[in-house]
Amino acid sequence: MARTAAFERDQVLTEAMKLFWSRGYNRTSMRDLTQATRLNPGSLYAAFRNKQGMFLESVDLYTRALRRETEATLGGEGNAAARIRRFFDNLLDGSAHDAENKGCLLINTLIEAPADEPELRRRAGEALKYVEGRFAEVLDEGQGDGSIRTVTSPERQARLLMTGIFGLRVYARMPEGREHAVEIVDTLLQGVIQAG
Amino acid sequence: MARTAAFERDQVLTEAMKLFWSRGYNRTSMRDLTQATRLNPGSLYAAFRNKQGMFLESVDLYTRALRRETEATLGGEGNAAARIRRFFDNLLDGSAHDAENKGCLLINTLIEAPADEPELRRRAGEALKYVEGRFAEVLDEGQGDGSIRTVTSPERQARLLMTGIFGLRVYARMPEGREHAVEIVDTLLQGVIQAG
DNA sequence: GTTATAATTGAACAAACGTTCAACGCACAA
DNA sequence: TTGTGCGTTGAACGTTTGTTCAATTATAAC
Repeated sequence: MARTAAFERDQVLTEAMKLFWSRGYNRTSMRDLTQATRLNPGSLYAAFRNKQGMFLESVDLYTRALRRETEATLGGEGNAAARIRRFFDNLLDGSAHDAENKGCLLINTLIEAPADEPELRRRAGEALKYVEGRFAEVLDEGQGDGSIRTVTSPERQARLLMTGIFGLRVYARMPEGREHAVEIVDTLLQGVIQAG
Repeated sequence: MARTAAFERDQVLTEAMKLFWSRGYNRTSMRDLTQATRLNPGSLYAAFRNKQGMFLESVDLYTRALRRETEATLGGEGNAAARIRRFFDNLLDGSAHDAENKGCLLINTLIEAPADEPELRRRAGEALKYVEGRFAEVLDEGQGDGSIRTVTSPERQARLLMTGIFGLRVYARMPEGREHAVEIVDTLLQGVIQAG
C-alpha cells in the first residue's frame, strides 16, 4: 500500500533521550534533534507530532529502563536490606560513571518542567512513585525478616529513601559534591537498615 | 555631572529574581524582564551587562536573603537540636506558602544550569555550602550539649541534612509530594536529634 | 544658563526557535 | 507494470530570542 518507515523508532528515541537528558528540554532544539537522529523535521513531526511529543516518548523510554534496573536490583537474591543496598550501589555506580553529570532525567524534568505544563511533571512523578512503591514493598518484607529497622513504617522509610535519592542528585551538582555520594548513602542507609 | 539613575537597583533585581525563580533562567526572556521591571532593554543592559548578569545578581540577592534566614533560625535561642528544628520548621512553612511551588532558586539553578556554564553552578553551590557549614557548626555544638546524636560526625550529619533539604524540594514537585513534607522532615531529624 | 555626562528610549538587528508543506520517492497491492 | 498511499525531503514560515545603538532627555557641576 505504501512506503515503509526507514528508521527504528526506539533508535531515534534513544538519541533524542540522550540529548534531552544531557541538555534538558528547553536547551535542546529541534535542530539538535534533527542532527542527532539524522532525520528531517518533517519525519520527526510525522512520527512524534512535535517537540513535546518527542520528549514525552523519550521520558517513557527512560522510565522503562528505570523499571528494569529497579527490578534487577530490588528484585532477585538476598534479604531486603541487601537488595536495597544493591539498588543504591547501582545508583552510585551509575553516578560515578556519569561523566557529563547528567543526573536523572526524571528528576531534572521535575525541576525544569514549567508549572503550566503539568503533564511532564505528572509523568516523571508517576515513574518515580513506582520506585517508591517497590521500596515500600521491600522494606515491609525487611521489617518481617529482621533486616530493616521497625521504628518507622515502610512507607515513611520509602519516602525517606526517595528523598535521599533526590537529594543525592542535587548534591552531585555542587562543586565536589559527588565526592561525598558514597558516604551520604551510608549515612542514609544506617537509619533504615538494622544494625549488626 | 550627569543624569542620575531613575530606578532602585535592588527593586529591579527583586522583580527579576522573582521571575527567574518562578520560571527558571531559560524560560525567562528579556522581554519578560523589561515588562516586569518597567525598564527598557538599553537600561537593563547598561546596568547589568546582559541577561546572565541579571541572573547572577538575582542569585546574589536570593543568597543574601537565604543567609539572613539561616542566621535567624540556626542562630538565636535554644539548644542545637531546637535551632535545627526551627530551621526546618521555617523551611516547611515557606514551602507550604509557596503557591507556585517554585522551590529554591539555588537548587533549581543547580539542576537547570547547563554544564557549559559552570559559573552559575559554582555560585549556587557556594551559597548552599554556606548553609551546610552552619549546620555542621550547630551540630558540633549539639553533640557537645547532648541534644544531637553522636554516632556520626557533625560534617556527615550536615551533609545528610543538606541532602534531605534538596530531596524535599524535588519531592515537593511530585504529585501530592508536598503533603508528605512534614513527615519526611520528622523522619530525617529522628536520625540526627537525640531521642527523649 | 550653559555644558558635560550619563541615563533612557524604543526601534531595529541577526540569529535561533518550533513548525509547516508542497514536491518528491519508495514500497506495496493489484 | 502501474497506481495508490505514505514516508521523506529541505526550503521556508512567522515568532521569539538576546542584544545593540543612535537619538533623546535629564541632571549635576560650573
